[in-house]
Amino acid sequence: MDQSGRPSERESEAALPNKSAVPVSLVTIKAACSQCSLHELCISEGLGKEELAKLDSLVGARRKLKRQQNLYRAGDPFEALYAVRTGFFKTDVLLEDGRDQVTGFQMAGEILGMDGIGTEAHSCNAVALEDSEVCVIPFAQLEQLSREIQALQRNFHKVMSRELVRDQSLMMLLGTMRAEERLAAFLLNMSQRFTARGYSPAEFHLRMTREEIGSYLGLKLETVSRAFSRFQEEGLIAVQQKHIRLLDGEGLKRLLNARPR
Amino acid sequence: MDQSGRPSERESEAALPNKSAVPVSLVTIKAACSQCSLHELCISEGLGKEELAKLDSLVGARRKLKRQQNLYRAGDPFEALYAVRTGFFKTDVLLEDGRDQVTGFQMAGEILGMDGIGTEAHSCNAVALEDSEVCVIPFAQLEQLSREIQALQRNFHKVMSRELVRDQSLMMLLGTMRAEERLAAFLLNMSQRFTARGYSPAEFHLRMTREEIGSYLGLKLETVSRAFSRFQEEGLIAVQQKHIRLLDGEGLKRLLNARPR
DNA sequence: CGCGCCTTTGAAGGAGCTCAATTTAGGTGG
DNA sequence: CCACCTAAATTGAGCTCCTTCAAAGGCGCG
Repeated sequence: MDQSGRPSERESEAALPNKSAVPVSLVTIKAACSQCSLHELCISEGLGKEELAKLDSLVGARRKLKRQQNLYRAGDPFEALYAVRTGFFKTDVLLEDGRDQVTGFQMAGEILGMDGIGTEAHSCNAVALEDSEVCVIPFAQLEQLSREIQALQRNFHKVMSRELVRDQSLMMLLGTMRAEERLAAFLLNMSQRFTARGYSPAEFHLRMTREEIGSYLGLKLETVSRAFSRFQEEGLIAVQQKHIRLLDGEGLKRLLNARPR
Repeated sequence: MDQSGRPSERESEAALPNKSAVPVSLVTIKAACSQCSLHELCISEGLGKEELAKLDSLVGARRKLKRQQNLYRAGDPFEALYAVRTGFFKTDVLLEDGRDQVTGFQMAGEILGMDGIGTEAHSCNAVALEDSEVCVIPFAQLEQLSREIQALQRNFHKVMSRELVRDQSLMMLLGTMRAEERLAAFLLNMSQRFTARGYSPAEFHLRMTREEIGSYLGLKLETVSRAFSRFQEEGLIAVQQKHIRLLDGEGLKRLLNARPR
């Protein structure tokens, strides 16, 4: 895995164009927030030098996870938040009867673990979908520091609030959209998030299976697969397994807004 | 409307049993958190006397809303959180194409407005479903005070986190459950929340229409109506318009866990 | 008392699910 | 390096549950 502070790309993706535009040389070794290239995406956004230094002393620890390894499980005592440094995660919730649902996918700069604050125990599972690394942010210390640093407090509140708004969109998706709209929304969202991280807006590698996408979108994997095929037939995208190219982003957007069903 | 600090009940509900168990005499006039009977449900939970006094000075203002009046609208600048004091609210999100979805129902003691923190503007509409009253909590001041009072900071974080967990459950519901399961989950949730507020667990008045329930559950109003009828045929509940009696709570719960579809 | 909104109920249609078979990709070991 | 193996993805056919469209009944409010 590279140490550039960017999310690592797997072998198969080396061939992607536009990827070479990302500087792979900036080596960030043991540095913390003050040195982190994800700075402006993360909870450290907008902090001054001194403040960053304080945050550094808090966030010392890192944790590496192999593909398929759990960062935490539902029921685990809540102690810390985690900032994704490299890699890709999913969170999922398990029902008593065995049904489960993916509730989110997290990439570099995004925060995991906030579900645990309310009850002091995690309510979902967080699993690495590829080899990944997170910054461990002990929560008690974060709260303390955010009592001292107003900007940090504000950032943290914003991160939580944005998560609430994200959830609203997902409810909207699950409650009102049909299959192809859901998938279009999903692809556009992925594209937008990859773009924000310096990757190509139009070409990316999905880390999750069709089943996981389906679970997230409230669809069966076959339905996801069929929708991918349909999009391809219509020239909206090019699909090759997990490798996706968006050929007509506008077309996808039109799919979203056009249907007052 | 009564001034007991409990959510007001409409005329038609005066006849409900168990309701008389709620003391209606405790008159809270202009008092704030320190005097509020919703104390232990709200953001003031667990605070000491002095701390409550500080919170009081912050929460001075109240706002009354008539049925169907907006507390705020999507796009409104974000300035404050609102604690429901009496009444009943819904929040909903509107899509460009006209589709909308109810994202939540809020009752006494619950906090509205957290969606606005991230972007400094509200992302949804909040509408009173009956004549209601809220405590206005200016957010900048709340942040400041929560830098001073650790317990307040913690409470606020817990409230937000619980909202995230609530959203997870709703996603689960929208993503994996069939119509009757969704409605059963909804009824049990309502019952549980009314119970926590001192009302009967088995008998309550729904403030929202079938359409709003359907919107919340990702179903059409006809489907909601049919499910109600089916539950009644099966002896699980007694429905008379918006007035619901749960006759077999266990039966409803069984509906939820039994189906690994 | 009458009007409008909400609710209920029926019948037909369709989107997505289930079940099943086949293909493909990626990893493993001979 | 190729054969093998397993997990993932694709595709088809039939079915189910929910939606759509429609009509009628009931409650509450002015």
